[in-house]
Amino acid sequence: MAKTNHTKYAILGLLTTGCRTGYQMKQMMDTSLNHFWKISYGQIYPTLKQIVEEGLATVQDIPQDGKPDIKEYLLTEAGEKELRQWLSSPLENIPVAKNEVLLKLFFSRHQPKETTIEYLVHYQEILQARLHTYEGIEELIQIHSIEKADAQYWLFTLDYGKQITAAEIMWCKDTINKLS
Amino acid sequence: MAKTNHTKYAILGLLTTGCRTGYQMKQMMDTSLNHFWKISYGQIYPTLKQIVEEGLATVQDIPQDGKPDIKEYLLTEAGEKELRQWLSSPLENIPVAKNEVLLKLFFSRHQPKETTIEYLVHYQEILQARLHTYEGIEELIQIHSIEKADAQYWLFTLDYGKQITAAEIMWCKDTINKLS
DNA sequence: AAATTATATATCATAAAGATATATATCAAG
DNA sequence: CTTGATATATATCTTTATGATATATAATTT
Repeated sequence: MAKTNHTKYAILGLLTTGCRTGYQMKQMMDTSLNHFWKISYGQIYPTLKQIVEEGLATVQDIPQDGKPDIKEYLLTEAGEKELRQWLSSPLENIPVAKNEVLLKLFFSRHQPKETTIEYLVHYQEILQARLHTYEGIEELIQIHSIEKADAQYWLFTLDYGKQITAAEIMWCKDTINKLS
Repeated sequence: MAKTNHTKYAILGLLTTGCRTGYQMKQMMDTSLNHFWKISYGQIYPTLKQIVEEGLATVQDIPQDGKPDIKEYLLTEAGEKELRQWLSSPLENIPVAKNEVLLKLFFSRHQPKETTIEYLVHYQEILQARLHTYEGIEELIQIHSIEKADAQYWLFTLDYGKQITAAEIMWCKDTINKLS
């Protein structure tokens, strides 16, 4: 995985949403962006350091009683500019989304049909649960950020999640039928 | 990315489809599985070595005139068993599919609506092209492997690609409309 | 009172992506 | 007919990402 480095831009973006610590960014990612992105601490902390070095954000150490200092990050002018530049940069590659279910299905002639049907049913359940989660996030956004200019765009991404997941569920049903 | 190692199973699977060299596997992946998986030489060759060490495949060196030897791999009984075991193992995680378009959209209040619309239009074009590619692959499968037991499953995965891509295109249209 | 969860930063090992190196044969274009 | 591009084939390198774990304490739950 050479070259990409979307992490940097993800973090610059998160800095515009009120997140000020690495921990908050991870939380935000896992609650509100988890339908299309993820990030690990192993990326967050080194990238934050790098971002400060590049002058795209500033840090302030806030000592805590006993606990490790909170490092509060704030986006600079340069950081905002960098974010905007990335936003308007053209989409290059669009890599395929790897899908373990399809990888297994591709080789499924090597197992009984029943087993294949079973795991498609299981997959469908997972997707259904995911759909519910998305509805939960939707409420969260609508409650917490009615005033935010972000809300419209956040809801667009959720819409994507909902529509695509619904399509996946339909495909599951189709395929189970064809196998039965 | 600790833990997963789907690469090993992808390769075991490819060995059941007539692929005998690393090069052929890469080709197969890039033509017939590229709508849901990808693999690099940096994964293929070390994994092939490992698979042989584990007794899941055998190698035979076929000397070429001047060119590097062809290493022909064949699945063993143990390899087939390992593949079947993986096929029937439960789906655990199902990681999110990371989507750069959505990441940008999430932060798009920081740019003019026109720019956002532009890249959604561009994305839609990419998806449309992808849909055509899938139809091409479909033909390829139908021509080359009418007799193969694999064909049915391969077409299921393509169906997935087609249905999900169609849903994505619809979402693009929707979202462009909402922004206009 | 004990156990778990939340807050907070940081690093490590493993896996994957993408690029590049090496070498030659074949095919197409000028 | 020769130059350039593409196809065949293996292999390795660096960068990036993932998931796990380490550390330390407060707050909350059992």
